[in-house]
Amino acid sequence: MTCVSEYSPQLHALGFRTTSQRMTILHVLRHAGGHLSPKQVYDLACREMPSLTEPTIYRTLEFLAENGLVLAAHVGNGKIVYELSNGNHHHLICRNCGRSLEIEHAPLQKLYRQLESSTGYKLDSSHVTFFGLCPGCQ
Amino acid sequence: MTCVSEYSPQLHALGFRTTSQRMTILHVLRHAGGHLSPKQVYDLACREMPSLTEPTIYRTLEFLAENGLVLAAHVGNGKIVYELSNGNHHHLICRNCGRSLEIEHAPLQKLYRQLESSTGYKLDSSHVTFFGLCPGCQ
DNA sequence: TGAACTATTGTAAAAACTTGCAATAAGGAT
DNA sequence: ATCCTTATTGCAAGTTTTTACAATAGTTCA
Repeated sequence: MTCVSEYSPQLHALGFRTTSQRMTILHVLRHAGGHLSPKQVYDLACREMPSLTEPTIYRTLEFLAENGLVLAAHVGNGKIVYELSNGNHHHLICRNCGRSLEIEHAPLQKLYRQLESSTGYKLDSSHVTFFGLCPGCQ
Repeated sequence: MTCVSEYSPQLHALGFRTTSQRMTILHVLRHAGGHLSPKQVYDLACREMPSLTEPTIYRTLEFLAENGLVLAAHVGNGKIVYELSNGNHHHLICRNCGRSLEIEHAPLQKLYRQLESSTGYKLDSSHVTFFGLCPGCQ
């Protein structure tokens, strides 16, 4: 399945346009697998499409995150990283060594229902980051 | 209780020095009550101490957060805000209007224990941010 | 297919944040 | 009180991120 054939219909269904910039950025994220910082996305995407500019990278990543095509995760000091949103998972990050672990959404489900009923908010099950110390750093 | 008499011993106990820059920044955060962005801290702190510089603000906020005197919270798009760390609470933020709600730590306690035993990590109970839609924006 | 509409991108400049290094000043010892 | 050590700050320059607006290029419709 190519990036275009997969993502173009999703964008179209939401009323947005398919552009080569968006396809390139999605392709880079898919190819990379894990998290990438905006800078990393920029560097990799420029290889495939040298005309890409920084504002486009930032705007597109934010746009894709808002529309659920990618996941924006907070990792450490106010830094934000992006990855393809394949399934719901969360992160647990060691604040000493920075090593991160993925957490399934399932164990959070009960808490989510509880918070939703007590606050009236409808929670995004998209992403939460927990910080702590990994076994090696304790 | 003044800022100096409260925070100076805390810093000293951790082996750090009491400086007027740190006291000014803590004073600003205490006086403000809620979250402040680094820029807001800078603007307010400069009124009390015009010689303060931006690098000092950023470094000091990060330093204070690392040492538990202030809390660094992620609010929205990769932005980080700081507040005095009075008690453990978490945030629930509406991704549409940005309105935030504080959540007690208690309801998360069970989840924390569960995650700690399944991952081996020792979790900071300091801060987690949930995103969702508030009742008004749904 | 071509024209029209407007979402999206590029440009240029500003604002926010970071880094390395030299100067300063807090805290301990004399 | 003064000196010494070194943590902390300021400075200057760099990098990252944002903004406003004009130019471009998807998409729809005739």
